[in-house]
Parts: sequence; C-alpha cells; structure tokens
Amino acid sequence: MESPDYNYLDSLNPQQRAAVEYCDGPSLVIAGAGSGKTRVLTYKIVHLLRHGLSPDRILALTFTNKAAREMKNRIAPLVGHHTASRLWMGTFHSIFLRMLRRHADRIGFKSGFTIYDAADTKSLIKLIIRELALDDKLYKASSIASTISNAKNAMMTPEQYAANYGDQDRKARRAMTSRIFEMYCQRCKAANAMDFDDILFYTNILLKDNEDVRDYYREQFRYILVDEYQDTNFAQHLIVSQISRPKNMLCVVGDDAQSIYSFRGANISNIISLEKVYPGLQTFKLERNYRSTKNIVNAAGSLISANTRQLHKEVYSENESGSPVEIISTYSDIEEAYVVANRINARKLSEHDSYEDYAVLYRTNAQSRVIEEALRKRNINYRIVGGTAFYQRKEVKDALAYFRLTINPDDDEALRRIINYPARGIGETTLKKLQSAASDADVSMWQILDNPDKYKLPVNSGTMKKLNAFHDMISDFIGDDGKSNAYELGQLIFNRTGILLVLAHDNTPESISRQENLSEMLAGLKEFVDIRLEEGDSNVKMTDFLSEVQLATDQDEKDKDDEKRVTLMTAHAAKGLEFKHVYIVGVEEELFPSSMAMSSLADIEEERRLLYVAITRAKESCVMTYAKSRFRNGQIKMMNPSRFIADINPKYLKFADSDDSPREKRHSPPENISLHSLHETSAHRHTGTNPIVNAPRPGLRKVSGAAPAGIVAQHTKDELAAGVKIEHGKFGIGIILSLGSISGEDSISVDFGVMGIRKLMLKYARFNILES
DNA sequence: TCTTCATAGTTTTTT
DNA sequence: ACTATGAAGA
Repeated sequence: MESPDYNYLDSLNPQQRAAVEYCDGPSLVIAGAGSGKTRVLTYKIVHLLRHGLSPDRILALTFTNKAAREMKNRIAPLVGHHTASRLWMGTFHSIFLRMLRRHADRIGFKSGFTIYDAADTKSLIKLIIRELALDDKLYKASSIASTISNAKNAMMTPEQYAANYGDQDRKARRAMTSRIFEMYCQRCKAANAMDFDDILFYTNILLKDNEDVRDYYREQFRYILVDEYQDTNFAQHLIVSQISRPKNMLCVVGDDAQSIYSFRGANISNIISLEKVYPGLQTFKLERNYRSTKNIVNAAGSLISANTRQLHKEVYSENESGSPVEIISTYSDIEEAYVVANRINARKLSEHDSYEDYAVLYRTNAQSRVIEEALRKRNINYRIVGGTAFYQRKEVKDALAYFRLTINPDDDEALRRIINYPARGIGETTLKKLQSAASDADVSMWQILDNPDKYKLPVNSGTMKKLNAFHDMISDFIGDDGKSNAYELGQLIFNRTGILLVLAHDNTPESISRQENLSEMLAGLKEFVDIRLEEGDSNVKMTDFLSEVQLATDQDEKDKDDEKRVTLMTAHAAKGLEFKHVYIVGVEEELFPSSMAMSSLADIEEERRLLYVAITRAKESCVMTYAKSRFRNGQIKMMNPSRFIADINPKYLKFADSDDSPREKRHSPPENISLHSLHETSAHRHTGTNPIVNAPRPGLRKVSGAAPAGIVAQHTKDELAAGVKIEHGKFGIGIILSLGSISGEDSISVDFGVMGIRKLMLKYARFNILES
C-alpha cells in the first residue's frame, strides 16, 4: 500500500523503531500479542535493503509456511517483487532442505532424497517393531516416533540416546527403544530418506562437519532474522547460532507467552537464556497492543498472569474498551455450534461486516464437524484451515508414491505402498521376502529388484515375472524423468499405472471424489510447471514438485472464488492471525486444557498460553463457549467448564446462558435445526446424576409430521420398518430396505440412491425419520 | 492372493 | 464414528 518513497520509520512507535534501526549486533525483540511484530520484521528487512544489503544476503526464517507467505506479501509491495523474491525467506524446513539437497553428498545422501512424512515414519517404525518381534502393546509406534523425534530435536544420535535414556527405558521395560531408533536411522539412510526432524538434524551435522560449507553460508548471510523464536527447538536454535557466528548479526523475535509448540521440542529457554549464547544481546520490548480492545487485552492478560514461568512484560491497549469477553454455556456441542452460527449471523447483520471478519477456533480438528454442520444449515460460507490436508488423502499419497519412487527408487515406504497398487498379484508373502532380503543386505528393496542376480530372492518364477514387470515400469519412469518435465512425467505415470482407471471402475461417490482429487493433483502439477516455465525455468523436474509438496502441510487455500468466508481452525493454526470477531468453542476441562496435557504444571501452562493466543486473535469481540455435554469417541460425555475461565478476571467477562442469547431463535427457529429436541434431550441429561449417556433414548422425538430436524437423533428398531424414508447427515435421503443386525446390534440397510446401499448400526447412526 | 467382514482401539496441537 | 488389523471365505 505504501509507496516506495514512504518513510517507513515514521510509521513506527519508538520501541518498534529502535528495534528496526539496531543492526549492529544480536538483538531480541520481545513482542507481545498484536504489538506489531511482523511489522518490525518486515520494516527491518526493508531497512537493511535500503542500507545497501543485497537481498540474497538476508536470511529470514519463519515457523510456518503461512507466516512466510504473509511476510513475503508484506515486503513485496515495499521493495518490489523482484527484490523480494531474492530474499532467503521461508520456514526452517524449506530453507534448509534446499541447502541439504545442494550438499547431500556431504552427509551421505543423494540429492533426490525423499522426505518421509509422519505416516511414513510411523509405518516404518511399526515394521521395525514387528521385525524385532517386540510386543506392540509395549512399544507403541506413535510413542516411539515421538521419542525419536524428541531425541533428534535435541541433536541426539541413537548412541547418545542410549547413553542418556537407556537406564530409564530398561526400567520401563522398553530396553529396545534405542535399538529401534538405531534401525530407524539405518533404514532411512538405506532408503535415501529423511524425516522432518532429520532436515534440522542433518543441517546441523552438515554445518558442523564441513567447514567450507559453514563458511560459505556464514559469508553469504550477513543478516539473519527469526520469527516466533519461542517455538524453536534445540536443533533450530543451534543452526541459527552456527550460521550467525562469529558476528551474530541477527534479530530474533518472539513472545514467551505464545509458546505453544513444546510437543515439537520447542524450548522456552532458547529465548529466555538467549543472552548467554549471544553476549551483548540487545533486548527490545514491544508492549503496546494495537490489535485488540482493552477488554480483550486485559482478559487475556489476566489469564496469562496465572502462569508462573514467563518473562516480565506488561501488554496494554490504548484502543477502546470494547465489550467484555463473553462466556456462553450450552447444553451440547450441537447447540454450541448452533449458537455460534446464530451469533455470527446476528452480528454480521448488525455490524454490516463480512464473513471473513469471523473466526471459530477450537482445540482439536475433530471439533470442526459440528460447527461446519451448523454453519451450512445457516448458509454461512466457511473455510477450514488445516485438518486433513489434501496431500494426505489416500489416493493422492498413492500417486505421490509413484512420483517419489521415480525420483528415489530406494524409497522403501513408497515402494511398499504401491508395489501392489493397483493390484498386480504381489502379495504380503512376497513383500516380506523382499523386505528381509533387503534388510539382510542393508540395502533398499529396490536394490534387490534391480540386481536379481546378486541378491537371490526365494520366489517362484511367476512372482519373479510380476516383480520384473513392476521393476521395468518404474525404470521407464526413471528414464522418462531424465527427458521430460514434471508434468509430462506425471501424465505418463497416471497413464501407465492406471491409478485413475482403477477408480473409474466403480461408481461410488468415494471413488468419484478420489478421481477428482487425482485430477486436481495433476492440474496442480501442471500449474506448478507452468508457473515456473513462465518464470523462465525451462526444465521443471519432478523433484522440485516433490520438495514443495512434501513440506506443504497447509494447503495454500486457493480460494478461487472471492467468496467471503468464516474461518475455522485450531488455536494452533490461528497463531499470527487476527480477526475482528473470534469465537472459541469447547472451552472445557479435558478438551481445553486437553486431557493429554493435564498431568504436569508445564503442560497446563502451555494450554493456558494456547488459550491466550486464541483470545488475542480477536480485535473487537471475543466469545468463548463451553458445552455441558459433548459427543466424543462415539459417546456423549458430560463436560465441565475449563479452569481457565476462572483464571480470567471476571470484570472483563460477561456470562451468558444460551437461553438468553439472541431471542430470535425462539421466534423463528431456523429451518432444519430442531432446538426443541436439543433442549428436551439435555434437560434429561441434566437432571439426575447420570454421568454418561450413550444409549439411544427412545421417546424423545415426535416422529411423524415433524419438520426435518438437525441430524441429531438416534433411533430404535421399534420406530423403523422397511420403506421408511430417512435423512442421514452424510448420505442424504434414503429408504430403509430391511432391519437386521450386525454382531448382535440392531442395524438397518438403507438405499441412499447415488450414495449406495448402506448398513447402519442403530447404536451409532444418527439420522432423522422423514416419513413412514 | 484378494476381498469381506468383524473386532479392537482410538483423537492434541504441526513442520 | 472412524481406522487399522485380523480372520474367514472366494
């Protein structure tokens, strides 16, 4: 927006300006929520550029792709697109992945190495546990995965891990943990693969063991900026200190009160004891919040003051007082969603603003479903950020596995995934033989296939033929990668493997949507190639596409239409963003704080910071809701309000019952939502002491003639018969064909037309009876 | 070897 | 309510 001549320094307050202008040594900017942190970072980069620093000598590290994009977008108009594009700006992972590919040989990898995502990691660990014949109850793949991740983030090798934690593991009867860790590393190496943590781990190794490489980057990067420093783990901290030495020309920005990633190894002491690492560190504090009303800032401040461990900082606002933070209690999660949808609609009408001014934040992704349903019923446009990402869908991962295998045939996880997809008669037994031959020789499975004479595989000739056919197909892809660009290769792979054809065979809605996803992926690949072609890159390779895709967890919300939408996302994903109106749902014990994070004070404090982050996203209004009952794990569970509500000074709060919230709902109940049944249901739940209600409760519904209600009801056999018309939330309208049972539980078989014939268990299925 | 069906276990947050 | 796994049938 500002013109290039605009004096950027004038728009900063004294603290911000001091932070921007200080470029003589290491500096730390403690930036409270909404205090203009990104502004400082962007202007600081502008400042450096204006003082003659070349853009490719500035390294700016962020924590998320979103933050990197945001900063690029802010800088480009100030310094011009061309200059901005030459900055080294991105997430830790993307920047150092680039570095690692360039110097892969220095650390014993080939440049085309694969990135294993969390699913690959878990499946490999599972395999190792099985191979070692360990009890998978004792050795849980997910917990081993996080142990390994933590070790790597602390820069520990398997040997160092064994030395430090061996005794502890032995006491816990998990003495083999370090062995699993060790094998995991071997397998990754044999597969020419790195996981997310390896990117940071090996970057450190690369820099530590290769003086010339280290000096090269020390020379190149004259100034380093790091955003969200409170979220860095030890490995990241160490990378920064390796590159910045000896001059330590760096500026890190952070807020200890917003540290919410300790589960990924983030360590607040990185920021709290930064001065020890960088002597002469200058600290700047930004305490004025420009974003939110006084009420919001003070409410959040009083909440966070309940934490014991923090840097001193007094965040204040000079904005209007605004309205108090509202606390609404509802009977159920469904009603909660409905109240939020209602409030959004009502407020939008009175404020004449747009849906994009609204956000609904929750602790877990699973909570989005009910909210979505309520918003849909209200015809409110919304978009979900995060959640199951596009690239995690089964069919997409299958296609990607072919891409991966082409670039890096040693990628065992990819090979395992697709060696028999689409089915080509290579079964589990064969795969096991292949795997064991590979581990015996400490090579990848591809090496076995590629050298059948060297490694004899004990399979019959028919199987060998199938294996060879697979091998030859992949070899062709590999050959094609040398000649064609990424899109051409992608097309070839789609055609040769028949992954689309296989789906085209049946006409279920799932397979249709899978086909669409695959087509979308191919279109995405084409776009990727086209953009680069336009930019003059004549030979866009598949490996470039993979590098980008494998680190892209948040799909670049390509909102093609400029439809204004309410944003739905987790509190974690909301960090760094702001909205005029924020609704935080599910502020309940065991949910927020999460039941997984209630065992230690440190856990609780992190959850509290997370809620602090959520509240401080709001500019004008903030509403928190909690439900007294909630559908979780297939059961309705009674919930209690979060302890955090009591932490907030009540003078900044206003308590409301869903009953006295907008009364329009009683006058004009929205079509499709039966508040009636909600209230009646919850009244039952509420009286008496029944802690958990999970059985279908007959007799609450007026069946015949009732207007279609929200898809909330459970039913018993007595109400149903063949021929009855029902409406299901997911499958739509259908006719009951027959009553039956699945493993002793009542069930019905329903014809949903295009959605197919489905068997539903009455115990779980939630649908409405339309007519009998 | 592949498919179908039944059962058990499961949900925190993300690069 | 969903997925991952295991067993039985084709």
